Amino acid sequence: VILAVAIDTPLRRLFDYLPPLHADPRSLRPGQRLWVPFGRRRVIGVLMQLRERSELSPDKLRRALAPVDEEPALDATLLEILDWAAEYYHHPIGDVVAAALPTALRTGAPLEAPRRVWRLTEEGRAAESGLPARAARMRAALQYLKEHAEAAGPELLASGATGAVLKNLQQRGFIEQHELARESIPSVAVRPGPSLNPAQAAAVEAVRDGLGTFRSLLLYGVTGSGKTEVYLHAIATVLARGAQALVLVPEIALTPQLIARFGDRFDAPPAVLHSGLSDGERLAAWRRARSGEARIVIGTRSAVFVPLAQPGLIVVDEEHDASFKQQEGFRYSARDLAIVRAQRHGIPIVLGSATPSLETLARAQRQPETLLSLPHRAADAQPPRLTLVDLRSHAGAQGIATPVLMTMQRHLEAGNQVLLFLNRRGYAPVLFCPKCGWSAHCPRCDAHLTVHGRSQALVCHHCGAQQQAQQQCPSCEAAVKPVGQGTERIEETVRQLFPDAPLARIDRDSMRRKGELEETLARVDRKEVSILIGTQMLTKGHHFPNVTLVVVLNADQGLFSTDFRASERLAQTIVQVAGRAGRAERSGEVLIQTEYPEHALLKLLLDGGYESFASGALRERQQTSWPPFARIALVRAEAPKPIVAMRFLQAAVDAGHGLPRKGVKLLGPAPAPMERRAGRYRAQLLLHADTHGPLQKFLRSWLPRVEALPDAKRARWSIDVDPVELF
DNA sequence: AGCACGCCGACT
DNA sequence: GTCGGCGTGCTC
Repeated sequence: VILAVAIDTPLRRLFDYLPPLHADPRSLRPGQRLWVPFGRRRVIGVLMQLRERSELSPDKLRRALAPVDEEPALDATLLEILDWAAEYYHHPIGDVVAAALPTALRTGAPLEAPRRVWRLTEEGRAAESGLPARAARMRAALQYLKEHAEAAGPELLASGATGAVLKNLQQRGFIEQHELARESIPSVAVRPGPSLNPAQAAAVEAVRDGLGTFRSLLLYGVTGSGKTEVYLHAIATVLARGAQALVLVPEIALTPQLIARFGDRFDAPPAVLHSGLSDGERLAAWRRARSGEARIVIGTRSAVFVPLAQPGLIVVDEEHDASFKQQEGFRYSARDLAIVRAQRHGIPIVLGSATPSLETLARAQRQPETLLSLPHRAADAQPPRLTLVDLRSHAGAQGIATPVLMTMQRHLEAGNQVLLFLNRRGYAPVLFCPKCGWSAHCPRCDAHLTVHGRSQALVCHHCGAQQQAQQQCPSCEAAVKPVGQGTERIEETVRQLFPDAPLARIDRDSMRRKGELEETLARVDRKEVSILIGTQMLTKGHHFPNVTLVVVLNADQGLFSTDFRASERLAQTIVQVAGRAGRAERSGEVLIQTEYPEHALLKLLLDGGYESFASGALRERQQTSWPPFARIALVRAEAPKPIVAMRFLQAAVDAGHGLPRKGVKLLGPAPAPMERRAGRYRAQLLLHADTHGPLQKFLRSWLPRVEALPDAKRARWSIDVDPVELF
């Protein structure tokens, strides 16, 4: 029997091995971790298939060393999904499987949580003085236990202790061993929540009806309509049936508030998975999900791969959010894979959003029975009024039109809060010489440098390069000046115009420190702030009940972009930021500054809301044959020399001649919209087809040829199926 | 991706 | 005379 093993390497195939000498081959099962020799290394692979024979000549086969565990780490359904994902995204299977395993498990940590752990005793806690002067290892072991509370033997050994050290410490009475009780699956007590309105109740009912079978439901609820309450009620039913719920949320939305909300309702802590965890924390959460001990698993993108003992329901909150798409390496969409996963498990999935992606909306329109609408805000709150402010016909101060300033004044005098949204951090996007026209460019990118800190520093937002800002033009020595507005400059202007209004700025620069965001949001909630200025960061996860005025300072980035998704993103941002305003008794007002008040999509959004915008945008996509009315894939390439990436992609186009390509068009190659980035020259090739079948078929026969091109090794390249950013 | 082998410059 | 630069080749 031959073992086909997935190995963490960029090679697009499985590797065949002979079974380990000291294991019964019949006991081996797909999903199991295996130690295998690979080149001169020994690595952990995952057994994917047991085969009768190998296509490789027997003298090339090596023998697997040993299984790591007795049990498969990944269950059969998960393996199928990983297989499917590797095929669909045309990504090396080893890398895909690696995405489903916590780092610790890829380097040999035990699959199951340890049953016996070491802990400090009372004496151990105060042991420093009672140790020999040179007992560094003992000191380190005690320190480790102080920091981690408890640790299994192998963990302590890995951190530098030895068996003798542990024995010695035990004899001195400083540490002791504890048997952990077998994890029992707790039954979860559910505290009652607020009563549901009819739309919420109907949505919950629809989810409940579908439990136990696959159904993809769109929960389309305006901001403030109580989507989370629907999730909580549906999850309560899932838990009562003894199943688990997996909740996927965007990166920034995974806030302590959300976790607290689940904690308040359910008497069992959810397992939480996000990028900020240490390897140990991640492993612990993963194990709790796999064992079934965690009844609710909340996580960002990569949590879509976490094993579940008894899957019952998947929720994808804010399903339109771009952070569900991985933008490098294995470029999967967690939202799309979540749907595939629900299908394979035979369970329902709820996609929730106030501004659904056009893909999801189109699918729901084809199957109206899967659309669950929450059309009203809770407690009869009025939806905010949206008004355009024409920047061409109003004077203003530094990017804020006079009527906007007056409206701000009015809201502040009434004791309410005002939110200014600008999707551009820094002081000004350009440093410009008014005399000769020079402007500051990044030496390694085709981009302007952004002025930061009044005008102290120039920062490239694309490669991170920083330099001191010039005071004088390097070519004509005239005084240079910052042009345009970023959040820092808006802050400065607003401080001058409203000196008495306490103000907070929320963007990546001002919220560097851990916990700073939470502190600031709490200050806003306590009404210690009356003007809030911020970027994207403000539009996710948090609500501001005392904000009655939202100003979108610049709606125009995105109206005329080359990216066909730009207007969709703009509409989503506007609706999401507008949704922060006005709750319950206060109705909100939203002002949108633009130089293009006649723009068709803006008008649709203003007149008929997101729904009208979406039907207009969908019509446009249909006419121009873009997704969801077509399928696309993007091959990106970059290299230090400008010709290499283009030459590689041209060779790739040539390699496609003569292949079956029913309806598949290759558009390009073309230089990327920003050709040079971080000193590398980038180019791209767009593949377009009406449906995904022919596109997938073409990619399958074409990519092996592309891989074999000589230039494939000289350029760094990748394939992105269903790309969301077109550059 | 690792990790090795393999030929040409500045140094113990 | 060696250490080490990264080109290119391979991994069941």
